[in-house]
Amino acid sequence: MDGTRRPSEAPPAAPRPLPPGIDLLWGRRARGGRGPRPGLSVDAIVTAAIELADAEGLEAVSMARVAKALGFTTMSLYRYVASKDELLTLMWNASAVGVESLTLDGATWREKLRAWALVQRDMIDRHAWITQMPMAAPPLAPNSMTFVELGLASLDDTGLPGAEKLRMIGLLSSYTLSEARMANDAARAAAAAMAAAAETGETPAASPGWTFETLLRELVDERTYPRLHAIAWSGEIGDDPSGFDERAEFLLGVDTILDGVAALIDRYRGASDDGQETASAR
Amino acid sequence: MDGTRRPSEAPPAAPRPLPPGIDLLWGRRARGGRGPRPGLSVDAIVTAAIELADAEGLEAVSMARVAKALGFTTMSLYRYVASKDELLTLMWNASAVGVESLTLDGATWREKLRAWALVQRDMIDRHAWITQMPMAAPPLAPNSMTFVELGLASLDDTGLPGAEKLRMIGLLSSYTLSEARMANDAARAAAAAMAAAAETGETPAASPGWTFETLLRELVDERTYPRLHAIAWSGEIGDDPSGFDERAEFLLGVDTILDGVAALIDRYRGASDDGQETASAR
DNA sequence: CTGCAATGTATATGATGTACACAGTAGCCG
DNA sequence: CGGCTACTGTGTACATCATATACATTGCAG
Repeated sequence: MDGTRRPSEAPPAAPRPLPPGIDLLWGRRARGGRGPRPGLSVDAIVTAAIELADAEGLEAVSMARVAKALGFTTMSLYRYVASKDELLTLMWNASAVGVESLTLDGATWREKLRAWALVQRDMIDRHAWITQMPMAAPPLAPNSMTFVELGLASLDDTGLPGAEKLRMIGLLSSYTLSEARMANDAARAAAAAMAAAAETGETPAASPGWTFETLLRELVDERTYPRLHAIAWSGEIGDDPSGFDERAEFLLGVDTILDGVAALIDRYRGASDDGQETASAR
Repeated sequence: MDGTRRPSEAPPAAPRPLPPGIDLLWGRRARGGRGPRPGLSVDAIVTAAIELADAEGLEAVSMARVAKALGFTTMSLYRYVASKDELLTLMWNASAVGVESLTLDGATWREKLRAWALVQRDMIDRHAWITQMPMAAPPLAPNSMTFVELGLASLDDTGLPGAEKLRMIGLLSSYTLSEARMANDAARAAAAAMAAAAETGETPAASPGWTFETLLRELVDERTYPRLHAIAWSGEIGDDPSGFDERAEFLLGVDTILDGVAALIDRYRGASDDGQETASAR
């Protein structure tokens, strides 16, 4: 995970203590070696919590269940973690383990940035519970930073100012997270519907009956929602049976954003010669 | 569970009942006029819940507190609402009340779409708790649909296929929601820090000490995060004292997306003549 | 008038996050 | 070496939460 634990030597510059939660995240929580040797570790706790979340979803992660999985009592966790929120933050950071050894292949900034977005999407899909996180603060976690740094690197040759690069990274990241969230929500809703149908009996398969498309057709009447109605009945909507074209959808969105980034880069490159690219009135 | 109890006679056009939650949302929950007259209504409940959420945040919304605000017992709410999740969905829908009488001013699709994004952002900011909603399913609420319809309308003259229009709407919407969430999270975190500082004593003002920028400077070391480090110390980061330039940031992101949309439109317009616009490899 | 569906309530249950007090452990200082 | 003390794990307690269930009450439909 990160394991950084400064061994007692106090760094000269420690004027104010870091905000709660941040310190642990960055391995700056002190640990005087006085009492009994700890039988547990933050890493073990976080790992157990993540295993639980992977297997049963974020709502299955309670202090009690994590503790039980480790063979300790509920309260013992609080010797390592200040609150459940802190644990969640740590899980969030840990979910991105491995970023530091990532490289994006691609020759152009565009290919690299696209790859970056894909990597993020993959990471999220690997731990679907990420999309359900409360996220009470801006992601000031080391692995998030590493990932941002990686994204910034893909824009190295573009001549954009740092703040703009950061903005573009954030933009792409926002989209990725949102899209993953929706895909995941839909999947979960479908699963829940299936489970409910199975409980009341009836043929388990083919019984759900409601796809997104059929629901839309049922609800959206032509007069109030003419455009939606047209789309709903046009058959243009891929019915997304297994999430296969969901990924394609996502990539289309990414490409659109990349077009926007390209426009921004062009605008900065041809700063004075007033390029007539896609960008119009600003 | 849902209260709809068809009195044995099957209405001609109701082959399968709608999924739970959706029916109430679209006003399709039956109500046989048999028992005592209801002293409560779904609307009243939702209104009370929203008032609570506006005032104290979404975490203050519990069945007990909503009921107390209305002068009823906790369990009485369940006569009108199947679960808390359902109530949340209704709140989500109600937060967009008034969309049906909205018009977007602007001559071009670009101006209109930009206005659309701004309206959404305003709606979210007016009810900050929206960003904290669990959102267990795709937003199949009437007001959401109305809003989507409005967005689609702004792309009327662009010649995009319906599915592409929808994708663009979704893209912009994703970004708006994510951005609002981050801004709101940051604000809440700052408020929490302030409150914590006030509780432990010390001068309430000027004491938090940690802004995003100073934190970044403290945590991000030059070797591991060279690019971030450079940005953090460049002073390029607006320190966002009151959220004033947050709005400007948001608009910049929107404009970037709109550039991407423009590229897409151009690609569709010059379908055969292979335009050399910003769009590159697809 | 009578029956039954619908309403509001009281009570109960099992989770949940976390405060607090306690007992045992082991490094450090004398 | 002995004791102080910081630190560990535990047990108990509490407030809050969503919700199940049983019940008394109400008032339209027959």
